[in-house]
Amino acid sequence: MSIKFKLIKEAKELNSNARLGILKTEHSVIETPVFMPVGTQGTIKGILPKEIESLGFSIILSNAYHLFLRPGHELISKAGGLHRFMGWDKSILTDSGGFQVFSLGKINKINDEGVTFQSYIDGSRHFIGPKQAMEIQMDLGSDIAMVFDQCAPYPATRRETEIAAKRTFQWAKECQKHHFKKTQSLFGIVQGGIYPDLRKENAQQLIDLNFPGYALGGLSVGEPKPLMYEILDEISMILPKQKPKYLMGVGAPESILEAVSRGIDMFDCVLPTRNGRNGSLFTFKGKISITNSKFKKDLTPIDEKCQCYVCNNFTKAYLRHLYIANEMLAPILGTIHNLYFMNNLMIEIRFAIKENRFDSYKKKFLENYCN
RNA sequence: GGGGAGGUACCAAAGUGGCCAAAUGGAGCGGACUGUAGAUCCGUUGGCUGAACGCCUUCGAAGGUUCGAAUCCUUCCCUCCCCA
Repeated sequence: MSIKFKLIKEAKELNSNARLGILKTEHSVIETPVFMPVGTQGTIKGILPKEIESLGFSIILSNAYHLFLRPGHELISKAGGLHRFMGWDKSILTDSGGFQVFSLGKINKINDEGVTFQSYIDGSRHFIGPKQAMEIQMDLGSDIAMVFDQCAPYPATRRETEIAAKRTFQWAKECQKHHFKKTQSLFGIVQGGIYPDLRKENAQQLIDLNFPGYALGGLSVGEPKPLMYEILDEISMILPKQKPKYLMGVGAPESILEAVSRGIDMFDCVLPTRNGRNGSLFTFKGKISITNSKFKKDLTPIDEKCQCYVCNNFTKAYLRHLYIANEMLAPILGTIHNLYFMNNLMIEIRFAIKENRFDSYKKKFLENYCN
């Protein structure tokens, strides 16, 4: 089956366009708003698939670009698809590689057919265009595939941004043409940088192509946060109400709250996992750097209110010791805690929307988190 | 007792007349991280000052040579290795 999205509830509050939904795929039922942990190379670094599941996640993100370069999508196809290859039987969303092609390594040539680039691994030359991006993702067998898009950097001139948006639209059409896997749904990606009119035009064109879901790309790439929120204000509401809206690459708890408030349903970000590995741990009072010397003798958990395995069993002093000593358990535990925090945040968000108190929840959270 | 090597910043270790407040590691301290080239990266670590500039005190100790010494000389203290 392709995905099914059902809008359950729209907030009936002032200052909030938050919404609740149910997203069904071949592999799982997902309540939205949802946060998807990132497992670029077919693994969420440092944590077992069964652990991801027990933390409450039923969809993760992986990446066509990386898996194409290594180990190759043909192999994964032979292995029975990415789900089986990586031992994860819930949902997977794959990014097309558009973002990676433009943000990594060396680009040799871009034209309307696609991009010739050099592998960051060995410098070898490769070509990916909309057709290839579809082939790769169909081989991977993800539940949701993304169109191959061109992500303009920040800052970028209006002209550059416009070219990228136009090409993204052209490629979106090509992707549709080459996508024919019934069990996989293909989402469109809206580009247009920080230019509202370009965004709107691009969004409208993509809406006409009737994708089952829409992503906002090219945000959170370095622009000031208020600017990102402005764009969300402008674009989120013109996207079809009955379809999931996905803000790619976001992330930070405060950004998620602001985006949910603007009607976004799906998020993915490396932040909780990467920060977890690097000793930056989320708490409801903000991030802490667990390696700070002030935690050396702190025999309390990371977050008194947290019910995660890490907080139930270990002290800050112990965790700090593991990080300082470079023990491999350190990034593992940091990842578990941060992912638990994110999932818990999403649960609280959904509950607050359900009870028509999302806006006050958001304010209270931000008050604690940002001070 | 004989022969040899050596003492440099928190640790290890370069430097052997001026470009040295002193390379480089490690350790410490701080920061960053947003569709993952990341168990990574950046900054900082003698004192004073607000990262500059500057000034002050440093290369085992004390004296000396020199315009100038971590670097040369003298004496002393200490450590290590080999042979008896």
